Amino acid sequence: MRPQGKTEHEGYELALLPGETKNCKLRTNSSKSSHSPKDRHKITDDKDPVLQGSRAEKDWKNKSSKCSPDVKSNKIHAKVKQTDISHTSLTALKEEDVEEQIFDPISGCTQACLPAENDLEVRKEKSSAEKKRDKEGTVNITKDKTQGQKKKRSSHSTEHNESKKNKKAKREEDEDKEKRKAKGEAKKAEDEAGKWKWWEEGKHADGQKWKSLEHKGPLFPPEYELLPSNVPFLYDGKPVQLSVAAEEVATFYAKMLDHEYTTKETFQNNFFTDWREVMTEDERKLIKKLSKCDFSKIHKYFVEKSEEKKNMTKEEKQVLKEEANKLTEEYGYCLLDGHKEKIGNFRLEPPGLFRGRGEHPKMGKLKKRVQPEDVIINCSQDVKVPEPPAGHRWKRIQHDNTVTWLASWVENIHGHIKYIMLNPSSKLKGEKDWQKYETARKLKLRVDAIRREYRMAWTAREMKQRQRGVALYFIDKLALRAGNEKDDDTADTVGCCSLRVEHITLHQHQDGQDYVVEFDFLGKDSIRYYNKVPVEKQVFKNLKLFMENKDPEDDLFDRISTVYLNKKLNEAMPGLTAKVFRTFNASTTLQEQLDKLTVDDMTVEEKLLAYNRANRAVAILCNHQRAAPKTFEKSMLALQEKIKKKKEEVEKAKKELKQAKKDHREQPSEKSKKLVEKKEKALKRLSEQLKKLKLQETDREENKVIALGTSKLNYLDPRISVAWCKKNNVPVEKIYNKTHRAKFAWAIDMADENFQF
DNA sequence: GGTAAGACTTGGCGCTATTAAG
DNA sequence: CTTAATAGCGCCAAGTCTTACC
Repeated sequence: MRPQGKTEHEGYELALLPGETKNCKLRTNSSKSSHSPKDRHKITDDKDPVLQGSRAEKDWKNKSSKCSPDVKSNKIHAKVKQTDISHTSLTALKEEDVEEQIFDPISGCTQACLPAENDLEVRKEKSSAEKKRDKEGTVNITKDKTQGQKKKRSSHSTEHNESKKNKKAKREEDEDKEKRKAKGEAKKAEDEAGKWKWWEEGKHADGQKWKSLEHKGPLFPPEYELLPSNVPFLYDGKPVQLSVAAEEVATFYAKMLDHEYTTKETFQNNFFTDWREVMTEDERKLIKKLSKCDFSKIHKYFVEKSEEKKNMTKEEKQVLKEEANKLTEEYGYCLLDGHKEKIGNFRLEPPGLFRGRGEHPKMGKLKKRVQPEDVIINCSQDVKVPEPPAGHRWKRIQHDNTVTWLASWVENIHGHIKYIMLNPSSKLKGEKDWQKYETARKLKLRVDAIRREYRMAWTAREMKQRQRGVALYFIDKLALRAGNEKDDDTADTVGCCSLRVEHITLHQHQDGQDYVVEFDFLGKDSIRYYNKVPVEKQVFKNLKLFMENKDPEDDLFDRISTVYLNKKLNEAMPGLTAKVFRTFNASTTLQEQLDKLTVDDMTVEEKLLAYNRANRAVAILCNHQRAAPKTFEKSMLALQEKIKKKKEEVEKAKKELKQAKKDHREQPSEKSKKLVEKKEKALKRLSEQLKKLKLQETDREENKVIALGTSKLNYLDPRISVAWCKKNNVPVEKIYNKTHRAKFAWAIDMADENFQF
């Protein structure tokens, strides 16, 4: 969890001070009540300075048509040609540039990314074969003909390759090494054979996500195990035997005693209220105050239990592992259109206490155990329906192939639906991911025109248009999230459209820059966004206007919503929504930075640092922060110590070299010459080691509060990375681990070194 | 048009397995 | 070999966006 923590974390540079609540206060009723700023401003439309053509308005009309140079933002945007500004509206744009690339309704992507003509034929054949198979009857998990044949074929060719390689290897390598290598490669080939290149096939007809779907249903968490009788719960100092239900909930709290949030009032109140609800009448009568409850014995019991588990022998651990593997094998996969696919989260969420992030009003509430009677199963009609646990039945069984989930249930905290879905390595997820990047690439072709358009909107007559223009500018330039309206019973966080007046401060001049906007708000997951950005004069003026006559807790963009924004974006380019800008800007930044930072003669390590830096630029843009690792200071100190030592060694080597040179000059001989060479080599080696360590230090320091994972996994077109690897002879394993490689298998397979985002 | 429900993506954290260091 | 650091991975919360409904 992020301790309320996160904002108070000492290693967290952007942290708010405990008393500093200006921008993260809980939403008050007034700001969400019927006197919402939106209504208020609708009434005052007649006073709208924009509509009245105020003095300010005239000022702006006279502004020079040249935009101020885009002052150092953390990314470089393509320069927008101001001279091109015409009265193009978003709708006009749509008609104007008739798709540069043709959108393929079947694959959901543009022609440019589709397989070549003859591949299309293959795709058709395959899909008709599939149809045939589906007609033939039920797909059986254990006997899938097609897959069986596929496996056979590839393993045969693998054998062939292997024997060839072995012959060569035998000559060159000693036996032990050779054996190990062969084993490794055989395994690799085996993995390869199991992979299905779905990206070489066609897609289903519109809206259909699958034709057949078979699975075993979700895996339920283990039943509650009673506490041993010698582990008491104490109320007012006296042991009390709780009912099973009450005891279970008590253990949830007891397990968390170490966490700081159990000291929070909201958490305690929510817990206590929900706990009392599961108590028996008698228990409720007795247990009236949380402060009188003593869970320490229970807590101790669980600590000891986990200690015990840690101290198990290797064999015992092995047995446990195998049992877990068996469950994964049984429940972790499904059969989708005849292909075995990994499920993402086949385990139902166990009961416990809800811990939202940030200042969540519902923290501490009881998250109830999910019963089979709560679960809806989704599978195909012609297939064996998963068995509910003995003595139970499912809530419902449905056969809806327009959705991708296998099971769903309603979670009791917010009443939201939760799903069991496939792993990112699956076709269903992969295809969607691919499509996402294709949409972003399409935006690349349109972005100049779209930028021209939203700049035009800055001087529009209508307030709504101006707000749209500025909001879009933030989304594009700063990679802000769209910012949907949120329920009141969640933490108070915002995105672009939900920004409030209190979240920004305007500075006409600051630190030698003009028109600086200071952002300070809590975004998704209550991560603080703090940034000072110079903006264009027109944007600054508009912001001033938007803030006029508003209270701090009023919406900055009171005339627009994410729905409106996305509607407009969709008109400008099919498939375009606010979040596409994040993908587009992230991927564009990566490609630019990689080009800029990578030099041919770099070592692999240097190239990797360059890659990390490019990745980091993106993470900073997207504000992907993390708490500094707990051991950061310590490990940094250790590294610095190492560097110091290495420096000393380098100094010593330098001196020795000097001495050797001097000796050589004074008494030249073959031996002294050799010595000089030797010392030179030693110095070079040490210097390189020092450089490497310093690189490591920089990398780590720069990464202290930046999380690279999210952008790597969700925002960077993997084909950029794959192309970079191929071009620079960096093994793809260096940047993508096994999970990444499984998710991005499509990209690794299809991108060559020439891929351009 | 506005809202709620539904479906799917994005996100940081912390546990666990693996690797490196001692 | 043990211990410490790091990477990998699962978890599940919290977003975005679409669809359904009034």
